Amino acid sequence: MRTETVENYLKTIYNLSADNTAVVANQQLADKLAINPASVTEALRKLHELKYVIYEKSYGTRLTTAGVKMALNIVRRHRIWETYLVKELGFGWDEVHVIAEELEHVKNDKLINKLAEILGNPVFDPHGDPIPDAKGKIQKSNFIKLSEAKIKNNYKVMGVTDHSTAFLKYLDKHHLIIGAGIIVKTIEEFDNSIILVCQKKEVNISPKAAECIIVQALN
Amino acid sequence: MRTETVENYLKTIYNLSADNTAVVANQQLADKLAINPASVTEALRKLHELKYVIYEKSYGTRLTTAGVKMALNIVRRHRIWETYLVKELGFGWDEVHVIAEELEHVKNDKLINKLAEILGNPVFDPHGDPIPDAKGKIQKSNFIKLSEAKIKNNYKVMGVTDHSTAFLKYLDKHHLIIGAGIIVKTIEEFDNSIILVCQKKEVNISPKAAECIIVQALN
DNA sequence: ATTAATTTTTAGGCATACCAAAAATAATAA
DNA sequence: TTATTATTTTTGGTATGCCTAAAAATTAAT
Ligand SMILES: [Mn+2]
Ligand SMILES: [Mn+2]
Ligand SMILES: [Mn+2]
Ligand SMILES: [Mn+2]
Repeated sequence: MRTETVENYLKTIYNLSADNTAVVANQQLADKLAINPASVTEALRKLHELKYVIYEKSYGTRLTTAGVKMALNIVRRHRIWETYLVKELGFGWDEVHVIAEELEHVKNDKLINKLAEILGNPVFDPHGDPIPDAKGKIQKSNFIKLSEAKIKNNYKVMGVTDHSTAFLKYLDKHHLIIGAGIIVKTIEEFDNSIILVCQKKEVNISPKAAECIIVQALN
Repeated sequence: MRTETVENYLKTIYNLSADNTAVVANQQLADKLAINPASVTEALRKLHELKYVIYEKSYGTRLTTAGVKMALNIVRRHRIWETYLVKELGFGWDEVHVIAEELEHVKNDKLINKLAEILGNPVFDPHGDPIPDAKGKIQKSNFIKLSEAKIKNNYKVMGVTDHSTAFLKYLDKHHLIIGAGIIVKTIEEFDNSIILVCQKKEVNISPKAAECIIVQALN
């Protein structure tokens, strides 16, 4: 298998498995990678032979230790590049994901570690995702999705789970950037949309968007 | 054809054709790309269909206008990355070529132009090769190969045509870095090796090495 | 002009990474 | 529990980009 193909599969399995806690379905992979389910089945069989995953027919897939190691490496490269593009090269958080999708495949540890060093070994990327260190160790957190937030509580925006330009530009427009403080005002009974206050302005967030915003409770 | 394949062929054709002044033979491409001649024939036929080259059977290949444009673009990316790696990230001139071979395929004009801007839009890369500007314009020069140098004349090292780590480390050892002043002392009749003075020390250069060092005559 | 050496092309194959359609399984709803 | 729906796997194909071996063409040497 081409290493780029292997890397894309392992990274995606890792991301879909919530840090390897859940089993991943073929369908999820097919959707995320925009690939035919039949092709996914084939690929998983090969990855199983290569000992990167444990793939059980009609049940699901999880990463082996070797698979996790490789996945964390790719995730590190992706997130370091995203951070470098934003912090050192002046790109917006809404435009770096696609570029990092290419840069992440450039395999040179010295390069990535050099970038990390220049950045001061950051622990979170521009979307609030944790960056594994050179050994693969990752920061744990107790963040929740905005969709799980409670009325009248205070929160701080810590990240996003959708990296599309459209979504990030939408957040920018409402000042919902990382670090922003928010208060949940009401949750509409009708459609579960959330009305919150950010920078003294009221914003109406759809349930779909609320699923993609990561926040931390402020005591 | 995969864009990475197209890019590697066009870049190599460009480099072998001495800025598109000469026709390139299949054999040369096969050697440079470490690919079987039969595969080169196939690839050239496809590149001809795609209108990137004019390929005449059993005669040779040259780039079309579209081919030159694309080649210059890749060459620019390669050389900008090499320069960035040396100047901004502290890599040695002997280790950047392999990394740039990967980075050159990341296609994002804004990124390359940003790097170029940070570097002050450099005109030569760490090996003395000219960097095309964003429009593809390239600096002309009157440099010659050290193998063509005349006895007792003064020269300045301006570049190298071999980017291998082994060769560049060998040059470093003898202080034959870019910008170094040299005097050609004698040329051995027996084997055409060149004895020159650099930093007050005598160095014996083999004819093969002299072919790979680019110099400028000092009046 | 022949012969020899080299280069290029053809022909036949192989592995990778996809796809579409049909068959088999599993999950959900009635 | 059966029927319906959704997911997964199988089967049969396609396009790419390589390869080896042998034939053909070109170039160089005698
Ligand atoms: Mn990303
Ligand atoms: Mn990210
Ligand atoms: Mn180079
Ligand atoms: Mn160079």
